[in-house]
Amino acid sequence: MALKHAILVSLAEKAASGYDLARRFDKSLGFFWQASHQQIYQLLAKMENSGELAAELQAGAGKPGRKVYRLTDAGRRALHEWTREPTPAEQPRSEFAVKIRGMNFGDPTAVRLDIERQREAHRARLAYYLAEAARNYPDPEALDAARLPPYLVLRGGIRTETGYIAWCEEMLELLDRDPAHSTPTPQEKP
Amino acid sequence: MALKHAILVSLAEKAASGYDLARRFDKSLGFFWQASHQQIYQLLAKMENSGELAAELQAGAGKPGRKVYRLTDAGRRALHEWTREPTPAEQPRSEFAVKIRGMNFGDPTAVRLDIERQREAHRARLAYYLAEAARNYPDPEALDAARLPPYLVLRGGIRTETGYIAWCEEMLELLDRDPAHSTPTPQEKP
DNA sequence: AGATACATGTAAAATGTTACATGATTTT
DNA sequence: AAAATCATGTAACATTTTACATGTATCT
Repeated sequence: MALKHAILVSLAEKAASGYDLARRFDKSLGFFWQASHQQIYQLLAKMENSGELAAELQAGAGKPGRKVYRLTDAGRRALHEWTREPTPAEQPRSEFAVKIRGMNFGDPTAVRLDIERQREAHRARLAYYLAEAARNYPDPEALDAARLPPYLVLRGGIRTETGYIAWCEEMLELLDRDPAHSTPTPQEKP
Repeated sequence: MALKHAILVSLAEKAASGYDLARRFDKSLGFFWQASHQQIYQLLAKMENSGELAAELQAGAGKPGRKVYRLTDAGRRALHEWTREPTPAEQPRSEFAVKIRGMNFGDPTAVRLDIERQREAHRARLAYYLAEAARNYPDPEALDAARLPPYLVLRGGIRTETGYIAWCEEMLELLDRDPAHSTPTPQEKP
């Protein structure tokens, strides 16, 4: 149940409502873990029940009521214990790689286009990460201890995207070199 | 249901029993998609039922019976159609990154050790990939069309692991530079 | 004789996704 | 007045993981 730990980390940074958390999972937190609001609301209720979280109802004048969650001592303890455990190796799960592997059993031209599409998507994400880095961490050498961890994670994202783009480019080049894959428009008349 | 497509690709390469497939998901296929034998047997039964696969019982003399599956025309069609669809962006899911992000709310020294452990695990995997590449693709320039796709996927694995290791090394270096994170053994006596 | 590899499955529990549901507030 | 955003949830379904279950063959 790794989502639980992502929520613990996020609430340790700052107390939040389910809605707030769902927003965070769309942005920074979502760079390395995703969750829908349905998942979040259910797990928050469960974690409140088990005593790791405490909720405070904010019935703002007229406004729809917010339930703001924060860590309890038990929650902080659970988070601390989790950081002491070795992280299990995450298994790769790349539908894209499966498709590359199977390209010759389908439509190689379409897969080639998919590689280009994928490259563009990752270029866009890389651009976003780089902008975040420039905006939030203009001087990485001078980061204090509290702001170092999120910077390290962002660096991981930048490396991942850079590597992915380079992989796509290598694949396109090798496919172009191969005569069987580099003829998207067959010659009808010589 | 991407596991279905991984099975279609694997059976397109060569007919196999559920047990064989489970072995393949431990090796080459497993580099980018994982599945347990329980998942595989259930899905194979479902896919046979839907007409994408056909099974042949091999009751080898005395030996335990094997059920060898192969693609039907419908299965080949499904595989072909899938390669024509754009691959949806895969959402990142890194428990390790969540832990890095939360390291200051727990035991930073333990997380530092976890980074080193992670680096070693990825070094081992990289070494394995490089050995596979040297063994199976000694001359990448001279690959025929049929053997190019698996090579491209292996290249992706090599890139991923190389990037991961470099990320771990960067993190260790930055943590060492930060006085708040580089004191694993506190001085009791000055 | 015991361990490991071969071979196939069922069942329950946990997780995750998709669809449905509701209502207030703010912006256009 | 309609659309978008804020805000919280339930229900059904699909997928994944974990545990249980069984039996043969081969190797040491």
